[in-house]
Amino acid sequence: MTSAPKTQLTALELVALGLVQQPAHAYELFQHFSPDLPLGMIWHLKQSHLYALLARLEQLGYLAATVEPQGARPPRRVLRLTDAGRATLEAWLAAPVAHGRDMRQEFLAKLYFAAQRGPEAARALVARQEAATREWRADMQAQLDNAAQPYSRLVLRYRLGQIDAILTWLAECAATLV
Amino acid sequence: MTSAPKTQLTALELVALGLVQQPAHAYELFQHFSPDLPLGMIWHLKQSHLYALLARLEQLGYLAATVEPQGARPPRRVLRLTDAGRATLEAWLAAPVAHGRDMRQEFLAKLYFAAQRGPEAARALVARQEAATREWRADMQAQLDNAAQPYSRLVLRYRLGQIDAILTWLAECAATLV
DNA sequence: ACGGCTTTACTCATCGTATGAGTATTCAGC
DNA sequence: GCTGAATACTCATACGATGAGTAAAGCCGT
Repeated sequence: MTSAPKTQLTALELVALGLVQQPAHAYELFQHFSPDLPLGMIWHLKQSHLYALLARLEQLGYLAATVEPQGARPPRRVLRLTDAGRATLEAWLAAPVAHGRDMRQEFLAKLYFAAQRGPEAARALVARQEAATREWRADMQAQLDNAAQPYSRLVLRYRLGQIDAILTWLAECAATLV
Repeated sequence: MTSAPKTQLTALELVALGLVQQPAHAYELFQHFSPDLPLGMIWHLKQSHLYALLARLEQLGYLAATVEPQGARPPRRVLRLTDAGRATLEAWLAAPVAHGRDMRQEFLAKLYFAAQRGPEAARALVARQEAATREWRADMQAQLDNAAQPYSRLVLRYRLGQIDAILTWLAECAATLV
């Protein structure tokens, strides 16, 4: 009995889809994660990790490969988005992240791709994220108002502080992306 | 050829060691991760996850088990810290976390155990973390001063904002733990 | 008092991701 | 002409996490 195919991709898998918007081979994609490049600031991964991840995306039908022989050098497997891949990518890019903990990698990556498409796309993403984050804030504040134990209050205050810092930063972003 | 035993425990494994300061069986430890209890606010795990993790710690020599039969009910495997386990735990509890991303779970857990030992222990941990965090801040500021690309600056500004929120919160903590 | 549900307590096979290590060729520099 | 880096990909394995299962005991209603 074959197991059900997984439905939800990890953030890193979605980032990979984002990179394949321009068809490319795995080795080329890997360069994007060099520490001095934007995505390399955010994510560190090993070569074999990326290859495995791309193979998975291919097998799931989000990517398709065509082998391009090139004279002597080892042939390249050029990857490109399938329709399913593109649809999944667009849905991901349009949505804000769901948790504060997803800001530091996932949101920054979304913003990277959005910014590539121009300032309007980036501003739209920032605005949507701002709305979502304000909801977290209200939720968190409510929880804090109901929390009695000192330790719980400490934890909730920590989270509230992080959320407020996110809101400040998002406002700054919106202002920067004129 | 037996592979080298792993040296660095994960944060969750260290949290488990913290819980076993009072000898206890796995099922009992699992209750601590109920969503309404302090550690449950911070970490969510499945029962089988905890059992697997404890077995690992036992096999690595950080925990030792003694089976306690109890009349009819299934016998309990009561776990307690070995000397190695206690030493590792103490070292962990004494040290601040190394990255901002480790605050939300690992540091909050350390603080939980430190607070159990009394306000002085908690204050000491907070003070050490404050010192470490101020170093991150200086580092980050320096990177920001050297960063030219707008996207890099955005990323660094995000991190700086989070770090500042941490510092504010730590100061608040210090004030609360009178 | 008895049928069913929850709690206690632990086991185990399996999955899926991540990692290290390896392969083989080409190119650039000295 | 040699060495070392870069190009390009493969593969077995390790390890953490998960679902599902076991099995007896306690509790609750009727």
